[in-house]
Amino acid sequence: MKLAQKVYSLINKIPKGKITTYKELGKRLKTKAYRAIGQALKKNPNAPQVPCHRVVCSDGKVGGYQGKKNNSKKIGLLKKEGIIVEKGKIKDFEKKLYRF
DNA sequence: CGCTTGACACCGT
DNA sequence: AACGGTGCCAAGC
Repeated sequence: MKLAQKVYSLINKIPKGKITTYKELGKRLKTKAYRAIGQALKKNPNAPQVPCHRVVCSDGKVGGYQGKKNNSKKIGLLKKEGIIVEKGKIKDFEKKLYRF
């Protein structure tokens, strides 16, 4: 089981309307490979299966998943789930954060 | 086996 | 507060 696989599983456990950070994921996995987690999501062999958009930076930013682009359509989807994203930053980030 | 990359985190300026 | 540089770890070549 690669670290990435574990990451996918964790993300899969995130309830709807909640988000998490790379750091929290790492802690839960007993690893500090925050970057490796990003690698896994970036490759994301199972895109629709894993809600990678629910994983954000520790400072409440969406990261580079697509927040820098204008086509933030998925961000709109997040809004629908109750997660507000303004210019790549999560609104009420601490409240929506899921700490496993 | 070692070097490079990356959707991060942390600290300093 | 914002920007930049540095450190960490796993995966791929």
